[in-house]
Amino acid sequence: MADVAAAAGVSAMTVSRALRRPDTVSEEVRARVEEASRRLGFVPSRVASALASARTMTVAVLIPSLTNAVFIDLLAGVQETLSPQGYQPLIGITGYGPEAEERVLRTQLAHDPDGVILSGLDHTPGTWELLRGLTIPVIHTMDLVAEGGHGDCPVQTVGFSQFDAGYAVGAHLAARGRRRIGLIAGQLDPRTRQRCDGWRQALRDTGRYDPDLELMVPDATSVALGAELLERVLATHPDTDALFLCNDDLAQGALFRCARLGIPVPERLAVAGFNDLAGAAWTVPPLTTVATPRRAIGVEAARLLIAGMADRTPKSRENPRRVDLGFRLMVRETT
Amino acid sequence: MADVAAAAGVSAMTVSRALRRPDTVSEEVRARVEEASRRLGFVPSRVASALASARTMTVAVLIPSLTNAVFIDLLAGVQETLSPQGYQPLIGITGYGPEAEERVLRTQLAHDPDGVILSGLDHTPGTWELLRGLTIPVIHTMDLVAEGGHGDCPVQTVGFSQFDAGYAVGAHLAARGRRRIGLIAGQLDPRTRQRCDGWRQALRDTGRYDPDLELMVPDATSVALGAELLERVLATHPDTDALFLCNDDLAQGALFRCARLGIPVPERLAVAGFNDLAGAAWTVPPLTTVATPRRAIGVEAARLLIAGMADRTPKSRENPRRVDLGFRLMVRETT
DNA sequence: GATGCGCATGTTACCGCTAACAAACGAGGC
DNA sequence: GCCTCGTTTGTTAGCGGTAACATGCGCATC
Repeated sequence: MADVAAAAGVSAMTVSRALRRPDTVSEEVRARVEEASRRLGFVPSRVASALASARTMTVAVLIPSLTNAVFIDLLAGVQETLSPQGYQPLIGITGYGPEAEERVLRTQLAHDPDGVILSGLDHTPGTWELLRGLTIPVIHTMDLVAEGGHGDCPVQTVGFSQFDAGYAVGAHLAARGRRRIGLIAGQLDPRTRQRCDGWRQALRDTGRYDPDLELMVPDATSVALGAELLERVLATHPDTDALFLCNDDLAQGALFRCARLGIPVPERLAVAGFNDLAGAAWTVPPLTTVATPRRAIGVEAARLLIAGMADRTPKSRENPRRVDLGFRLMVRETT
Repeated sequence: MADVAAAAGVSAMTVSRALRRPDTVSEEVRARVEEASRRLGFVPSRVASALASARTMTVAVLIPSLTNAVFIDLLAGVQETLSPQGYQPLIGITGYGPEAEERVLRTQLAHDPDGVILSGLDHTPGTWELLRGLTIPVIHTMDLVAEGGHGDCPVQTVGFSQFDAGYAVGAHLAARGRRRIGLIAGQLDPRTRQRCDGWRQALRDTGRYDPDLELMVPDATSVALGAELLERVLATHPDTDALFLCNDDLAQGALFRCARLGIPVPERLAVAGFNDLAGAAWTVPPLTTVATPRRAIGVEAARLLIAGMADRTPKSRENPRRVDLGFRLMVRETT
């Protein structure tokens, strides 16, 4: 920067100003600085800038996994919103564990991010304490805080009601006249559980709930797992006439296995998935599922964060917002 | 840090040493410093550390897209390898454009990463010049540099031969006795083109090449596109008896459309995909495809980078390595 | 007991930039 | 013509660590 300053015949401070806030210097100086800067190939060091200004222009983004399309979409939304504003996302992978999340958050905080985006609300007490101590905005995604807020801690959430979405599926299957409606779930994180709770409530409300028809396993969801679990359900409860699978990959696996076993869908068995992942509209028959606004959640979370990071008086933490982006039941041919 | 130093009754420098290289201080001081550090909740600022030591512990990772599973797997491999070593990946999205790549690279370099991982070898002259000027290790992935190296510029690559992989598919379809073998490709980046070149060569070598049976479109690949293009090929060339689709999502779309049109696979039409994406083994019938070592490429690239970043005398740039991780033809039932 | 060496710790001077304040200057008001 | 004010530029003093060198000390050696 000193070299550029010398070349442009100004002070280093003026170079800094000319590049960051061109409107604060005279037109003539701005041009000289830009020319010199370009000619010398000057790239301002963000590290030094961060140290001096106490703004790193980075945002910690913690997600459970890189192999789950749901969180990739979230990340994509965050990335495409932050990037044009000059913010760099720092991704951290928590592997679905609150303890690991706390560890990852601690290492991310060492980078002094200007904001934090988390997945879910299922954090350790240590994480909550850590968050309470922060002076930067924090947004929780993919879930909604209860209307009353989270204990004494003001919390900003962007997401949708997992419970309501699960309820919608249960209600839909019941409305189709199915009586023996089963549930298959994997990856039992709190959000999955809430979906299941919603589904359960819908069946209770329509007088169809039978706990025997629930099959919940902790394993990560996959097409293979869906195929296997379908077979297990039909083996123990051959009278099942509808099935809610808590993620589309499970549902796809189930459909493939049905095709192989010669079970007609939806005539003999109705199938519903969740998330409307790529390809759900293209299975045979096309899969009924719930479209979740994952990318939009990422975009909105990033927007709120940018707003919160802009005004350095973090009053936004005082009036927590609860942004419900909803969901859509996509009724296709499997139900 | 000054507070911790005071609390432990030592100088700031000793605190720094005690936390970074515990073996360089006495056992007693180390314990005192750790206790004080924990008690005060001290988190060393990586920003300041980076400025003082000229090591940011970050790595720029440039990939074309977050919505293509291929690069997510690459990223996952990189992330899981860098993270335990204390390195933080900085992701940059280039959108498949060399110009955008150059822009993104420039902004990433402002963060002073200790290393760079790029996708492919298709860079602008500006990018090559930028890379030549760097004193940090750079690794190109998903492709292999020619044996002779890239011009005068020593280049490290980790990947596999896209050409050979395409050739393997062509040869396989020919070996199955197919005579009218078509090609469907989207997302025409250089790697896709190389696959097509390989396929073409295989057909030439077996006397089957017919340029009319090639359908190449620039659009991003998707299940929907695969379905659409399949129909187009069969409309213009109904005698096609085998098809190579340059990505599994295209192939899945084609399979779905075949199912709907009542075209028996593989009897009437053999279908081969590429990449062995999740679900390829679970289509009906299971899809023949090429398994590519995407995650392994990420892991290996990160390993090489870590090695290169460790010895600060960057001699590793002098003897560029060409790590070929190969591929595997997964013969399933669609051929 | 003087000498030299290695280890543990301290001191100094930055790393490259920016916040905050100071100064210089021209324009407009009285 | 003097004063005030706003605009533009410069000066100073860090931001929070770490490299490099300096110092002090205990111990083996002769």
